[in-house]
Amino acid sequence: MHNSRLEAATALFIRRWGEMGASWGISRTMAEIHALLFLTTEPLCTDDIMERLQVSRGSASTNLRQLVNWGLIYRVHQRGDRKEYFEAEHDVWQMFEIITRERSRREVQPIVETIEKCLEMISQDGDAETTPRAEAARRRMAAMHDFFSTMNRLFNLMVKVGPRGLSPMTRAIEKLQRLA
Amino acid sequence: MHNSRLEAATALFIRRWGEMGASWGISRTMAEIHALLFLTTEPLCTDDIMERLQVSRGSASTNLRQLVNWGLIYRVHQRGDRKEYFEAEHDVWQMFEIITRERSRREVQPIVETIEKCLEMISQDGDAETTPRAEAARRRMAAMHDFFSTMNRLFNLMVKVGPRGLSPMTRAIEKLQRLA
DNA sequence: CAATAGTTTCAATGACGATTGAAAGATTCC
DNA sequence: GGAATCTTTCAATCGTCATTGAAACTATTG
Repeated sequence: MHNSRLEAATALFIRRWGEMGASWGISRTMAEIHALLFLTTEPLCTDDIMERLQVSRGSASTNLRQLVNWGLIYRVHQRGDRKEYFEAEHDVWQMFEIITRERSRREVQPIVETIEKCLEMISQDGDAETTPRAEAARRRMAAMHDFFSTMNRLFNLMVKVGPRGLSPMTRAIEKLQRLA
Repeated sequence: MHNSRLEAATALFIRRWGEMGASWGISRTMAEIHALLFLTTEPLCTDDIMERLQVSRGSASTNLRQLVNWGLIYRVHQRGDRKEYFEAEHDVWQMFEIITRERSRREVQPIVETIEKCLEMISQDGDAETTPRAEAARRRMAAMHDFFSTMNRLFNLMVKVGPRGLSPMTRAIEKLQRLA
């Protein structure tokens, strides 16, 4: 490997991807491993990753497992080799779907359920006089709930139309907007 | 205040909002303060927040400043009172716009710029023979770049149609999808 | 079945960001 | 101006979460 520009570009991308991950609540190393595998054509083994990213075996193992768990990378086996190799999901659209769906399931579902519970709790007071205070809180929680369900529907729609459809669709609506 | 169900619901919502924030890279306390102000009708002062959330004056001050910085809460003044009070942006849609725009500016713009830089770096090798390896990396980075710009356009569109428009629009497209 | 190769686990450690509280800095009031 | 009230700052501390590395575990090989 003597393609130094490619190496430099790869390193730069990996660093930034790691930083972005960190600020979105994903461990820097996990994001870096993901970036490395995303850019690399051939599958890599644990030792490759340890060397390229200078991390311990334990960390590599843990983070790889988590990435497999998310569905963002796959375990692959090389014929005639005992080692396990890893390969990333390379389709950006697929990645988006996976990440959004997982985060939704793990992190927004709980809050949606909580909101529902809260709404029940508040409206049980409704037998008595509803205080303005309670009514205001109820309305805001309801608005939040609506927001999440609209976003959820929109996401499902995006997944359905897919990347091929989304861009033209967006453009079409933009055009309609401009006319209106 | 004797509306115990409302209090319980509020506390529950705040706790969960804080947890969600934490897993999205926002400090738990900052998210909790935001939730408290979101649910409360009248503006609150620093001492109210310290008491309700059991945090120090320093922490309250810092987190409030950050929230003001994000544009998610406003400083308001009560006539005949020297204290500063805080009020949240109560419109959920507006909140979404603010959060998305800020996160985009702070956290996705840098990666987009990095991708552009990387693409340049790689294509400068293009004078020489482009290795398959470099070509694969280039293609993936380009796909990622496309993804971000599509998402950006979609976001602008959503903001333009607004909440009133989005839900019907989504439904309309869903219907078209079902027919196709 | 023992030896070898590879992977996972987990207690200890480390790094980093958040929080605290007291001191310094503003602002308003008389 | 200076006393009173409120806010911000920041060095020290605390808590949390990721990482380390060695030991335990699993799976292949001859």
